[in-house]
Amino acid sequence: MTPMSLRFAILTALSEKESTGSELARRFDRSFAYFWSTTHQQIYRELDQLERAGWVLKAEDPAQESRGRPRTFSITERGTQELCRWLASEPELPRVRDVVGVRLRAAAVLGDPEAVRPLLTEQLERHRARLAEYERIEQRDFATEPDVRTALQHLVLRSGMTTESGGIQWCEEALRRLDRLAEADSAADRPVTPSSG
Amino acid sequence: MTPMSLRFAILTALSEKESTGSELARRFDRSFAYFWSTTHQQIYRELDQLERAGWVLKAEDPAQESRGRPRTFSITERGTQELCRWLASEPELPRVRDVVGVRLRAAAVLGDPEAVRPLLTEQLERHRARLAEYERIEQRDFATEPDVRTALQHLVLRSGMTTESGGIQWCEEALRRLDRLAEADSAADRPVTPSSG
DNA sequence: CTTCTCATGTAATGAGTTACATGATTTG
DNA sequence: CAAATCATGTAACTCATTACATGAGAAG
Repeated sequence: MTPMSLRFAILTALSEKESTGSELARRFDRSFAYFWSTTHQQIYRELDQLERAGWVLKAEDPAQESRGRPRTFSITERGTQELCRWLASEPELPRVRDVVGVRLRAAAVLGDPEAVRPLLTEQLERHRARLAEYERIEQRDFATEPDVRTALQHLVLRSGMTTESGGIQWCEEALRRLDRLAEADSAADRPVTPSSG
Repeated sequence: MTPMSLRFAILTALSEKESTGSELARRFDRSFAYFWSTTHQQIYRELDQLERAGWVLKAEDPAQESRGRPRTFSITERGTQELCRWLASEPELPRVRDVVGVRLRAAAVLGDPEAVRPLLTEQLERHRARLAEYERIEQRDFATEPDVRTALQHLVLRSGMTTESGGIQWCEEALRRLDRLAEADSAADRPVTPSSG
């Protein structure tokens, strides 16, 4: 249950700076990417809905009338009000969606632990890469925090960093566990141990 | 991009034990809940599709013909093959979806850090409650691990525990940060500090 | 028989993805 | 102008949620 979040992410982005659709898409790819992903199609659709609702306004530039031309949008007073209202509203509880969990459980029922080893290795690499990227961003953008805005944006990044650290930690634990299972398994193949035989 | 995962979660559940739709719904609420959430509507729809595809089989019980009667499903040989194939396939990269991140960013642009304090407090409580629940389950179900299957299921639980621990850690950091921001803010209201005035 | 509950199912809608199409601008 | 690229948009489809409806069995 995470409905509407894209809408408010767009309003937030437009609060920071008025933009065209493709600028928004690029901004989402960059600075929003570590907590929300989307596509340009979704952005255009949402912008149309937001404009119809009067939450955003299309710039009245006569040069921006035909199809291929960029259209600049800005947030309206009404849009800002709605953003505030949403921010003060009860948070929706996000649905749990852990594909790695599903795969592990499948491997469990199929009795094939080694089936998930490539997955875990790849996952570990991905987490490490992302953490490294976030650390780079942190050093570059948050060495000092002159204002409240920067401090809160830093917290969002820190959230991503915590997530990735946890992912790394768990992948390492899981891989160690797989190793021990493999060892126990090969030991079972030759049941005479060095100490007892 | 997490399509199809529900399908394979259902196949996994049916591999463990044949079930009716509502039994599946209950099992998802219980043991699958910490890595995948869904509804009975989705389950019934998916079961129909899976049966049409020949991946699951409806029990041929003549007592199970009309609407309100439970229908028992089991996985077919074909279904098991497809589950294996999926398990060996490239993992899809899950999309990032962090609603708390969106709210924080919104609070940042609105310059209102205190707007997220209730959210963070609630979130912290939720993480703590879930972690406690997981620890309870761990003690109850994974005190010893006689087989591979149990060990892998334990790993899934450990993943959830790592996630919740990270969430707790981050919420605490974020709340401390809010406290310091509030303090700096009130200090700005009376710019004469004890040492200089 | 009425009421309650359970299991199953329908309908409507919203959210999200993929593939593709078209107008405008730039570059050679 | 031809080709490439960019910005915008359409269409079709899948995934997911919400609200509601209906048949069956149990309890009174």
